[in-house]
Amino acid sequence: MTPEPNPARHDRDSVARSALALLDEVGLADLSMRRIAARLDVQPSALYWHFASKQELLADLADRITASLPRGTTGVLATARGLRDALFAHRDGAELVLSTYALQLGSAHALDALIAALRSDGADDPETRATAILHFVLGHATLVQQRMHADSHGALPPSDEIDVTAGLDRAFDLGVRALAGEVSAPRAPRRARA
Amino acid sequence: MTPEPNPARHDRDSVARSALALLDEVGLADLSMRRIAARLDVQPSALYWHFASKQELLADLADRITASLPRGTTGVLATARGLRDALFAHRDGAELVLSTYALQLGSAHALDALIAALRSDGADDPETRATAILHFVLGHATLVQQRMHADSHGALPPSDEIDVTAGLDRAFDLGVRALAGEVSAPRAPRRARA
DNA sequence: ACCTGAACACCGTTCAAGT
DNA sequence: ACCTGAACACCGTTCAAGT
Repeated sequence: MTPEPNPARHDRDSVARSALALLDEVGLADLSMRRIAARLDVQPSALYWHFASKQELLADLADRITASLPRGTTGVLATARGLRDALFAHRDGAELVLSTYALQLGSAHALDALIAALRSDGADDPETRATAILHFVLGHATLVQQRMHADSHGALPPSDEIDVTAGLDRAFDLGVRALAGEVSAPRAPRRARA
Repeated sequence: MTPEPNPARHDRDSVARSALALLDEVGLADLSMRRIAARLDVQPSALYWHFASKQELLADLADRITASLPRGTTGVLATARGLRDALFAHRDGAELVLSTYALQLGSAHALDALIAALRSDGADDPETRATAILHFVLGHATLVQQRMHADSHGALPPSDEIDVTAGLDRAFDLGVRALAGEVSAPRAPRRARA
């Protein structure tokens, strides 16, 4: 019968899930602690029981975004595409992971997956190549995702190209294949001796 | 004799120069309109006479950072290194250019330089390769620069590698060369017919 | 042409206190 | 264990008004 004065008590996971949902709605620039708190019907200060800072919350979100990476011997190109699509799966996902990654709080996962894929593809110097591919995918995805968002809001001068996305997809595949060492290049000559 | 009540009147250029200097001192996160204004001994609202928004000011800074690119037939690797070093020349330069580039307000300059270099190197599909290299350099530089800053402030757990920078430099060179199509590999035979 | 002053609608974070 | 309430030190931006 009591009108439940405090029906919503939360934990770390529910806060993070709510924040991730809000990210998809409003984007990274408008993802404030106060907005997250409002969505949970809670005072802003309540969030600091679950996370020490906004940065720590964002790092948790970045981990959740990259955690959905398939862990298997799927090959480098598929692994890189999986990473890119995981970043695309949430609004501003690429930018969020990029700005969090350098702080080493997460995404070593993505690097490991790339190294494993390169090993199974038989590439030389897998660590160096994995690092290069990771940097490439994060840069590419961040730029493309920002452009997509700008396009959809008419904030950009109309391009004279009919489909920019197709060109960007080609750049992505070419990039990953080149960085992987071209071991699985399409219709390339058998192999030119160095 | 008058004690000069308003000695400092500014224009677009002086505001941008002051903002760029402040960026080097405090970093992108602390580069606020109010701080820039204080540095110019001016009210925050005065900045809006020269720039319509903070975003427009940041885009101007990004342009200044990439404007120092050497414009010549220097080859892809040298051009890419020049871009990277231009980004490194200012605190958070890579992040600033990365977040501004997608808005198309600048940095077409960098893309043009890369295309020209690729052409003079005789690479095939220079536009696609230039796009891939630009994405790679921006992603790489952003990550490395954030890591450098985190390292220097002890915000990162100490790495077990002796010199991480050396590995990152190798990843950069390998990345650019691979994306360029390996046409100018070091100590390669004179030229292998395609 | 360039700036002030005041206001508006926000931020992240801390901390004593409540339940 | 989890939250409130109040405060602190900030934000970007607008706009009438000054010189």
